[in-house]
Amino acid sequence: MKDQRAPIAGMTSLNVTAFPDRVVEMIEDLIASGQLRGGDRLTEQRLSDSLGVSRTPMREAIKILAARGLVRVRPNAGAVVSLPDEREAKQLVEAMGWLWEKLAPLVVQTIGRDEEDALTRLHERMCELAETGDMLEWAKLNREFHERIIDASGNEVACAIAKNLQMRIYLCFAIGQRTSARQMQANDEHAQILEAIHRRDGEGLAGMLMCHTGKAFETAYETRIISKSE
Amino acid sequence: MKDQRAPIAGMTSLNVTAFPDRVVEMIEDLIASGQLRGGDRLTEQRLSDSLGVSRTPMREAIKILAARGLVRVRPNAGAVVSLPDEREAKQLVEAMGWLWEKLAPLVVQTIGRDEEDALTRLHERMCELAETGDMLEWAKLNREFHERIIDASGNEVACAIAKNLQMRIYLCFAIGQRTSARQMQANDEHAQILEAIHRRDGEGLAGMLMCHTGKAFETAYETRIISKSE
DNA sequence: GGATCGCATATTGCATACAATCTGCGATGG
DNA sequence: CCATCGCAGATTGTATGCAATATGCGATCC
Repeated sequence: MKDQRAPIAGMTSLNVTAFPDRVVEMIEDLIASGQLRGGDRLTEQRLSDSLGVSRTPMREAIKILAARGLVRVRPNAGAVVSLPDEREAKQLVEAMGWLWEKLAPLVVQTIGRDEEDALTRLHERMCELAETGDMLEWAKLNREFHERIIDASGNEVACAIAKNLQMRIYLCFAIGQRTSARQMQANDEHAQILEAIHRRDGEGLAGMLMCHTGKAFETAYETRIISKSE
Repeated sequence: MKDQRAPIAGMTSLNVTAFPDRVVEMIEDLIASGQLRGGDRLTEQRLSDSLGVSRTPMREAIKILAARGLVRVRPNAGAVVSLPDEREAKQLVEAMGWLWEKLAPLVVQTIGRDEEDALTRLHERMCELAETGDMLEWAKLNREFHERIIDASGNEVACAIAKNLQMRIYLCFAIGQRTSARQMQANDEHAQILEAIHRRDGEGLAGMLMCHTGKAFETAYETRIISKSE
């Protein structure tokens, strides 16, 4: 038994994920939780120092993030977290709406009892967190909540697109979510979303989700987080 | 006048595009024209040698292509051009259909006379090429034809998604397009597409475009190009 | 004879080195 | 005083080197 290679077929990618992928995930988490905001500079040296790796895998991670529209690379001038302007924000929301219109009916049609329970548990946990004020953990679960709903649709290609749009939409208002008031309002909206799923009301679900996004934007605008700068 | 920096604002990115981006474009062209097929291996050394650059920018290009779903990177085992299986192909077509349904009405609504003329000229040129048998040039213009229609919708975010889906759909049947017979059939379908645009018939356009994709698949299946292998 | 093992080769993943480019700030000249 | 120039530091873009891992093929064992 001295063969060090994993003999089980499915384990091949238990390679503990390469550095670039881990960096991508980390930065996405930072974006989703609002710790990294649109416009923030991503310096290769700084990132690689803080993660203890060299610039090479870091650059690859940045290219991946750029391909996903989450960072913007200016030739010879470094990368910054994308800051969608008003035009792009509208396009993101419009496209997301088109997708929800198609995905929501699939979600209510194919979601299983287990998934629904998992969502409910997530929701309950988020309600607690809104009370205790753990903004970061709430944001993390918020992302998971929405991604789980997306995943329930079953079309993985469309899921990947939807999750990407969702991330880019976060960039437009993530910081606006970081108040207890907004989190509690969002929790209420989540309750309605869960209800629509429970009623197997696809159209209603799509509507609720878009309304949810709209409310997040309103909050962001009210708190004067969003500017039109580019 | 010895200042070597370009003094004109708009020229800053006339940086003649960095290597990774150029490699990405090149490989996308090869895929769209069927010169690179799903499953083909992309060896870093081979690519960098043939382009006269080092492996570093090549690796970044491959990461970008992987992020776009056009290549698949296996840990420590290199990259291959994606070969969507039947399930993924169906999801790609389904998602593309959803998008066309929304984009087509925008296209017929906002397309200008110039764009329409450009499409007609492209179509005429493609008809000539189908006769002379220049498969590669035809494939290149074919991609441009479809991307121009997509672009006419005006929602750049959705356009980027649609173009990506289109590319990945090419992977499913590109090789099937490389016969004179299929090209002439495709040209006929393009004529109907142009007609729908001319009539400002959004629904009809969406239908024609999806039918067009379906026909391409049928041809690919008939010529036994597509297998269910992964 | 067929399957497995083991090594030589090829390839990937990451680190480092160097060149090219940008940025900020002080010096210079009108 | 303001604009421009020029240099020093910082940052990006590419090349190269080395360790880790996969791959292919012949030898070995049952």
